[in-house]
Amino acid sequence: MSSRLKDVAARAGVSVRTVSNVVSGSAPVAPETRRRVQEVIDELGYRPNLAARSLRAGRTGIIGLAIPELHSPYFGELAGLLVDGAQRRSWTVVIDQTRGDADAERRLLVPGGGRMVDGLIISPWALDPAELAATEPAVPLVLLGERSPHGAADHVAVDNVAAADEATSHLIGLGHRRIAAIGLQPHLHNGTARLRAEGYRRALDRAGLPHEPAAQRSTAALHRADGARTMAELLDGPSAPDAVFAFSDELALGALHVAHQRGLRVPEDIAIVGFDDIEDGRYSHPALTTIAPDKQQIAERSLQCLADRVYSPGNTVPPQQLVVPHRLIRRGTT
Amino acid sequence: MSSRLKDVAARAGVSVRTVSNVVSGSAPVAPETRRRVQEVIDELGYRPNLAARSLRAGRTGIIGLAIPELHSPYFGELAGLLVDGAQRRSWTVVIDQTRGDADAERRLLVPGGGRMVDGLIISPWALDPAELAATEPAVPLVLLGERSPHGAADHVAVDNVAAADEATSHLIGLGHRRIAAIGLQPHLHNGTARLRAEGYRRALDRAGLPHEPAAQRSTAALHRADGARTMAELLDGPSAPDAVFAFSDELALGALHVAHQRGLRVPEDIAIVGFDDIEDGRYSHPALTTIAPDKQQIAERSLQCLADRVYSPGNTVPPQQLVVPHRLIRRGTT
DNA sequence: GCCTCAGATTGCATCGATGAATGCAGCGTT
DNA sequence: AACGCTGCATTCATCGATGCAATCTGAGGC
Repeated sequence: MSSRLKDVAARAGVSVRTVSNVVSGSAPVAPETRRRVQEVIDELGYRPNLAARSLRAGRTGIIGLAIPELHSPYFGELAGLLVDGAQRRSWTVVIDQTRGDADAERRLLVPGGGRMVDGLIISPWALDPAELAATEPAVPLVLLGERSPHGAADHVAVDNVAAADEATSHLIGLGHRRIAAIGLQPHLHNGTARLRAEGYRRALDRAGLPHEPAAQRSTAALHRADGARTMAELLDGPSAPDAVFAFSDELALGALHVAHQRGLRVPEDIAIVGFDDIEDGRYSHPALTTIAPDKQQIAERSLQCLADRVYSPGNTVPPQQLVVPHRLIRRGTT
Repeated sequence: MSSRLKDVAARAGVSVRTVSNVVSGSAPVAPETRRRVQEVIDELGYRPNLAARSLRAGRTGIIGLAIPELHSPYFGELAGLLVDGAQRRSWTVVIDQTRGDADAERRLLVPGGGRMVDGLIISPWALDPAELAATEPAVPLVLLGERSPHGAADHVAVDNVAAADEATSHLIGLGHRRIAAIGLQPHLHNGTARLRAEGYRRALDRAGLPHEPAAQRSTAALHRADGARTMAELLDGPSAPDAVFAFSDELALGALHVAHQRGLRVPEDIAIVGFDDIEDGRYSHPALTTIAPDKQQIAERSLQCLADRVYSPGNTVPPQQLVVPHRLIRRGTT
């Protein structure tokens, strides 16, 4: 079926090692020999066995990407950038979906859950940061969207507190006073949502506005449906907000949908700011004001972290905390 | 660093083979021995080397997924379903993005482009179907969205002609007469777009409506931006349409965006039908009428095809042409 | 007491590729 | 003529796990 170095060698009348040299170019081969071997390679359609190479080399050239879900636009876009960057480095990416499940995230970290990867980029959602920090990962790890001071992993994230502050302050600056926050995740050990809530409150504090518990809404997940449901609750509640800061663009788009259904004008009756800058937001009606993390940089720096750890045997670089820039993009919903 | 069977064996005072038996359960082991070995395994944090296993087994448990782009919602959703299904089968998925580039697609098929995968699910976009059919793939192949009678690969797709016919007929039934089609791809060897155009024309024929060349618009890709640009061209043209059938929901959402910008009422002034049933379309304003392919089935049947071929050594099943059901979902844009 | 048999354990070979060391011409130097 | 050197090719061992067959042990049957 599939031919091996041995088959090529036999047919070309040379040793296995010589064929290997022709294929990988690791030692000089005489032009005439090279030609003859190459001919047989083409003839037999020889293809190196990557499993064997990986075993010998101790590296597979595969990195893992673990995200809550691929179908959410933010993670889809990020995954796309990561796959591209990996391709440029001749790596391959295997993807795992954790579905916001702590067990699924845990499984990827502990020994045995490994997937033949040289390194892992993981966006933890449900896992306790303390547990994360305590885990001795089987391979180099890059954590997205978290910032915990401990642990052996690199961290890549925007400054969530500052970004959320900026978004909220933007609404305050436009004259809004009853500003709701959508997307808290108190049921999960979720660092990202906690930091965004913190930034939201900080902005309120600075403006001397009160923290209304009823205006800080938890959601099961960060999907459009959650945003829609929560927006409906807010509008049906005793004091409807005049602005909403949603922790994700998906939440924001769900909220926007309900605002339209209720006949509210956006941004006149209610303003909305999202977070992520997904492509849908640029084409919604009106287009969505949002916080745009530099996804390209998130991808690139994550890969760079892995490159440093996987390829530097000394590996003396201490764990890094990389902060990626973000910016507020003002569009039609504010 | 990482421990091997040998290390565990030495420490537990048994042979390598016995440890292997404990790990994989392929031969009976005495309870007491099992306990002792397991203890050492836990203590050392032993993790089997999957590259070695793959080499021995001849299979890696990895399948490839090659799609034009991960960040597009349709492919993101599909990839998510495929990753889930693979996880259920204890497979891993590596993802390649072809970016609608024929060379990228070709590279994945020819020997040498392989990625250590047991099989490949590919959604060809730019590649010539004839070339595809002529290629002898290095591993079992499942083609998504194409239907060509030749070649050794399985095909999984909706009936694109019937679906496009249905979408167009829906518009005709609502009284629309000047129906544009957006998303033809004459610059690529793209079977899917060709079939949808065919269905569109068939519906027009049945209703006795003329084929207006100016109403059949090619686009560079199927993104929102392409839909927006094309919609603007249509509206600025000599005879603006009263309805649009877009070959993807993304195109449709871009078109919808422009309709809003121009102050047109949807669906009163112009109706829109999309294709794919991506989640955004359910939350747009108004919500998007669309053709919904059964993505869950596409994923499941594709995986089943691979399972049959990778695991059945006899492999006498002839290439299959699987047609997956679809349905028209009527929402607010018609 | 001897033989059989099942269960438990082991050594050896192997999957396919590559690092390290070695063999071996041919050529220039001294 | 002896020596070292360079360029090319070969042999051997190894990466870590597992299939295969052989071995070992103790229990049970006659």
